[in-house]
Amino acid sequence: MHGHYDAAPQPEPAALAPATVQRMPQYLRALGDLENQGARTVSSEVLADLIGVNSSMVRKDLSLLGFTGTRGRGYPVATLASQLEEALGLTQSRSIAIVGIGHLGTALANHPGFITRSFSIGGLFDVNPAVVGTTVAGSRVRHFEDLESVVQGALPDIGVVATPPNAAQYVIDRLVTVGVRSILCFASTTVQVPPQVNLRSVDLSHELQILAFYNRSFKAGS
Amino acid sequence: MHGHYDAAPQPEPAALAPATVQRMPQYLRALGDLENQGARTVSSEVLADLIGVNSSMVRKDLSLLGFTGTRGRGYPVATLASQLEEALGLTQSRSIAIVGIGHLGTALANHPGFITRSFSIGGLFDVNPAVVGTTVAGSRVRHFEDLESVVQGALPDIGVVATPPNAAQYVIDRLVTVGVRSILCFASTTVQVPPQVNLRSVDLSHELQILAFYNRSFKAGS
DNA sequence: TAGATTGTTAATCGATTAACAATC
DNA sequence: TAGATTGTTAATCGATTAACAATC
Repeated sequence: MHGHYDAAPQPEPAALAPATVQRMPQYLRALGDLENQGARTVSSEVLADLIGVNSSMVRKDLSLLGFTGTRGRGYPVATLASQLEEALGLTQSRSIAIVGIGHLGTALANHPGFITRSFSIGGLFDVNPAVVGTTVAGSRVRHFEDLESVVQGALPDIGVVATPPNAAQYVIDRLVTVGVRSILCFASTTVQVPPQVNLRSVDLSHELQILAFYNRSFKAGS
Repeated sequence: MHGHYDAAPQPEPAALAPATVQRMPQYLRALGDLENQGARTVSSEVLADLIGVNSSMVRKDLSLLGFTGTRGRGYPVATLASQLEEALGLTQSRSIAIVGIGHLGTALANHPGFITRSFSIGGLFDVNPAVVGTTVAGSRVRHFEDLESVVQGALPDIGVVATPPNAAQYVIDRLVTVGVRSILCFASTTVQVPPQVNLRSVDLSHELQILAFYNRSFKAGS
């Protein structure tokens, strides 16, 4: 079982805590805002206030990522932003296939954050004959049943699902079958993926419901 | 300080943990799916699998909410769904003002989850002359500078911000000034609100960035 | 009854915060 | 130097899970 040429056990860099990963895009966005305002350095306290956390957490996160500041002075804004982009993997370019070019799919295809140095459109798909063949955000919408031939040789890195709920699981299964390993699903339904696939599910109405919850007392008149 | 007629110290029902509140819309959505499939009862284990958590957590959440099942049998799907709606405050009706009727604002105004028994459009606003005056999702788009007169006497319960980043803080300040107490912001920028205001911020590109992070190794070729 | 599944407690795990010596 | 702020440790807090008696 154990041959001579087995790779040496990798000293795996300890995986980042999920909570830290979730904050990385927030740090990056805040640093962009600071750069626009002309800030050269920022303290953990200011950065913490911007994203609504404790300054200890900022220092801990950045330290865990291997980023350093200067005592008495803070962190260098531009450097830190580059390091975060690198750590997030945004220096690599990813292609995105969007399935379901209704209002939401169209909004996503035109969304500034969806078309950046890091992300580009690698395919738009729908099944509605009125939509297939039209051009959205500079790309022609293809029929989803042509998925295989369209993505052949240029597998999208990320599949975005913006279909009605009842189509979502089918679409996801097809995407997984052609080899997509990361999926972002906006459909309001429960979906399943095999363990090797990364799924993130966003339900826009959930945020509304959570706000409604924290609001109950006002309306209740208490 | 302590008069005879002071209200008796309220035996405040222990506040729900934020983590539990976040899961409530997920339970509700899964129960809807189960109802559509004709299920009458569901075990904590099945419900847990649907939303990707441990069955202990489901039982604990539901127990904390005061909802009960039947040993050996599970929880009643329809009853549980109604109880969750009640607990979330979805039996009250909320009006929503959407500011920024671009692609995203239009998508939100037409989003099924944004127009339900619980939520209705209480105003659409933009500043673009090409958009102001048009009808979107059945409502006429008004100029944001007319906010005060438009919402007079019918204060929206929730303000949704779908403007470009550089307008977001201004829009939020205006919404807060007219009295809006809950805000859902989709603009990709850091924003601040006074403590009495409930703010939730959603950046669609953050989810993409997090997927990119967990994907690094694939592209890196490792 | 036997099997399934709840409701709850105690144990564990992970995330956050306070505190402060180090040092720019 | 004096003041500011990092980097890190230990303490705390909150969330999750395992386990199991209760009971349908």
